Amino acid sequence: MPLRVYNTLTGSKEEFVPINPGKVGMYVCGVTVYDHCHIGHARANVVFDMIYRHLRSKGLEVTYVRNYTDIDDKIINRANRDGVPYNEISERFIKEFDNDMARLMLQLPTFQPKATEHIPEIIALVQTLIDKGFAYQSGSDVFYRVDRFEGYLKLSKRNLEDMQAGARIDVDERKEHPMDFALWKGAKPGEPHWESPWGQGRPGWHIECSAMSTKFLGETLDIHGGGKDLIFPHHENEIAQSEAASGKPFVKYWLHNGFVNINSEKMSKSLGNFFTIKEILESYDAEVLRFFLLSAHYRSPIDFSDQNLKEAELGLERIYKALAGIDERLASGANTPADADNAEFVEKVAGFAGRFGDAMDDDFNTALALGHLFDLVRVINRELPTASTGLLEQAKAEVAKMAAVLGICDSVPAAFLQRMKDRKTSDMEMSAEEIEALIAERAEARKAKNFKRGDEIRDLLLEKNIVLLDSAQGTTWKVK
RNA sequence: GGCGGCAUGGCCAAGUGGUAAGGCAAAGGACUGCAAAUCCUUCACUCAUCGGUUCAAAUCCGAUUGCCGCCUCCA
Repeated sequence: MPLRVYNTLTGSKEEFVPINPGKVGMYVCGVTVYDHCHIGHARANVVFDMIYRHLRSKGLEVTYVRNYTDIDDKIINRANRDGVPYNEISERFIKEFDNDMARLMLQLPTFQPKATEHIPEIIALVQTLIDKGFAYQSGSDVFYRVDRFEGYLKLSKRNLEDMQAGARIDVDERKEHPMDFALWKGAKPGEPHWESPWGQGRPGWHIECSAMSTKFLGETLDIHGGGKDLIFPHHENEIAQSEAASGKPFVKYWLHNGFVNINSEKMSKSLGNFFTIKEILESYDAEVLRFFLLSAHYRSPIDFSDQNLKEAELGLERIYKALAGIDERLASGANTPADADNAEFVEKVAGFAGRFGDAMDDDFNTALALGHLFDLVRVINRELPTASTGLLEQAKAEVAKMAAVLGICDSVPAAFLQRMKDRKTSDMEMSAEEIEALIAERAEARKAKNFKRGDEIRDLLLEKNIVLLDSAQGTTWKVK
């Protein structure tokens, strides 16, 4: 099945055909490094990591570029507030970003360029736009002449008149048109700056992506991605800059991920209702967060809540329990002949990769793909006691291969389950020693057939949210 | 005001013309001394509402209602 993707530019799902067969150039807008990353950044980056993985799993050679915007008004403001050089802020938050992404198990992009390391390319691009009449100098600033570019607003599907009608844009005397945007900003005294034909200054917000994407991927990219909120003005302006300069289409497929909502409201810095990745990871395992973010289609809004995270945790545990079950069964050495294997199980295992791949090929439908995975998990659990080890090994391998496309289930199952237990144990009212003592007492009571005392202990622990698990090997416990 | 998106069972969530995936929760059963886990069964004659197109619509078209987003920095 061919891959189909929803293209924001055309507003429809299209078959994905790379410009150069077998190769994909993908550019994703990274972050402006002036603060900790929030869960919205987590979603965008996990989504495009999943897309990156899926493209590669299809045998495509992907060049993935994700930039750092490391010079910007917000960085300068923060530096002024903290009384430190601007690059101390940017370098610090680049490290923080890298760390957050590593915890979320993201694969590294092929290139992670920084705006400040591409000033010559940016200046050259601005000069080209001036030379071609798409930009003009005004004082020490350079602006893009939006009404000169025919395709302006084709991505966000608006028109200039409507934009101005409802605009809350301050009239800027230096601009020819209120919608013109800055390509280069003259430096005020004390601000970081670079030499340019227009005096000392720094790049505007959008120009670095045009310059860096062209440098690493050429004038036309296969995929350009980012959050929906970047459609306007950021991506619109990138199109204006790049296409005016090159005279060629900038991007073949525009992909945008939906927002993370808090209580059905958009989470954003300006609203102040945001959670940083680090905050979330204090309460939830990184893999659970990743699983949660992939449990909805990437273009839909996803509602972040304690309940939804808990459900994601239960879901991921369910998958891991099945995998742990296979491990235990294989370790036990027991086997049955393969010809006795349940036909449905055989089919579920054999057809899994195909179903999973089809779901992913349909505009990266991770929710459907996970549905297929749960389908398989149920049959694994059912057939676990009697299936042949060969089939179980095959099931395990298939799950591992597909889960890797989502970037989940990378842990040893037993280790993951232990990790979840430890996390829950850490905020328990009772110590493990106390629990063990009670379990020992209960074992004595049960040996003496004193089930009344045994049940008392079970209930006592249950009140503390501790559930006892009896098995032939003895009694273990878990946090409810 | 302009533009765009969404409305599926108690909750989360797939499904874009062929007769409603999956997860969580819940109920019953198997298993267990009792539990837990797991398995089996049940759980939307119906997809915001009203019209229309079609042999056939959650899926297409129109209208209505509600929610959300963008138009200003934002993943």
